[in-house]
Amino acid sequence: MKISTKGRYALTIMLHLGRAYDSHQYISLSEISEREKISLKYLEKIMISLKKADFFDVQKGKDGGYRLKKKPEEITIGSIIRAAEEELDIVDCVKKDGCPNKERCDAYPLWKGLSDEINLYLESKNLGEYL
Amino acid sequence: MKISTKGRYALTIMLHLGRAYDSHQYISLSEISEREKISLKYLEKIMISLKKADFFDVQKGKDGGYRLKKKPEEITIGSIIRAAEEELDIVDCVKKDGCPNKERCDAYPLWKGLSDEINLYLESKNLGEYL
DNA sequence: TGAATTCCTACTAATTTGGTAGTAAAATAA
DNA sequence: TTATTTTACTACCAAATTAGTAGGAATTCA
Repeated sequence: MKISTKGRYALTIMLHLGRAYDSHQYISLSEISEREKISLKYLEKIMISLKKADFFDVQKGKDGGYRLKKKPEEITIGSIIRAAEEELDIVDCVKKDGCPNKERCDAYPLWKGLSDEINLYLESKNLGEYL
Repeated sequence: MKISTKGRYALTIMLHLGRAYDSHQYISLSEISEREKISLKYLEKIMISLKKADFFDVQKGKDGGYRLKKKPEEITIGSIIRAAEEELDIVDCVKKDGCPNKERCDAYPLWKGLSDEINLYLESKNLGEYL
């Protein structure tokens, strides 16, 4: 049971963009790559997932990069991890239609409870708290 | 971020043994295997991990199997998952000596908080609650 | 002695994770 | 227009982890 590097790096990226939010400047992935010693190519890949969540204004070319559309305080950690990990369910059973046997399964309430706990926690935190 | 089948099946095993607790009878893995349609060999493997936690009395041979040493109410879900998954830390950073940079890392409090939340939850639940 | 069971060791297939590589497309500035 | 910087897209690949499988040895009980 692990958050993958994908999820962790996604948060790292978001923290960088969060810190730059007030300046309205674009931050390029190469800048983050250098500062965090994470390969540019891998960051690009993670960005593909993050972009689906529509967090960014994007600017190509010189001095381009990414910029948050919303204030860091308005972006929940849950939305970031969910976008990066694609899936934020601790067991398949709790997914919609994840288990045909929910009603009779003794274990289901446990996994559902844990899943809810995690989601609630991550939803209760926002990016602004960690800058 | 997933609980593996190993962790889930471990709980399944423990639920069976928990239900049999009052009868003091031994339950064999082949019985659980049949009832749950999980391969006997895989259950045996999971059992290797679980046994490290010293949950069971063991009886080989006819009518043998496993039996809980303690009341289901005295066995936390956390102790089960921890034994099965070997590791119950959501990110490596929160492990002892998991990160040399803890103090300066903006993300650390988040992962630590989440990890604590999960552990607290699983430690607060016991096997008896799910029988 | 025979059947049922755990115990032990080793192997393997499938999936996920953690990347890398190359190139196209867009934006900007000279 | 051209060079540079950036994102966007597509494809591939290696390592690690997960999810098993296989075969037999040891133990226990009837």
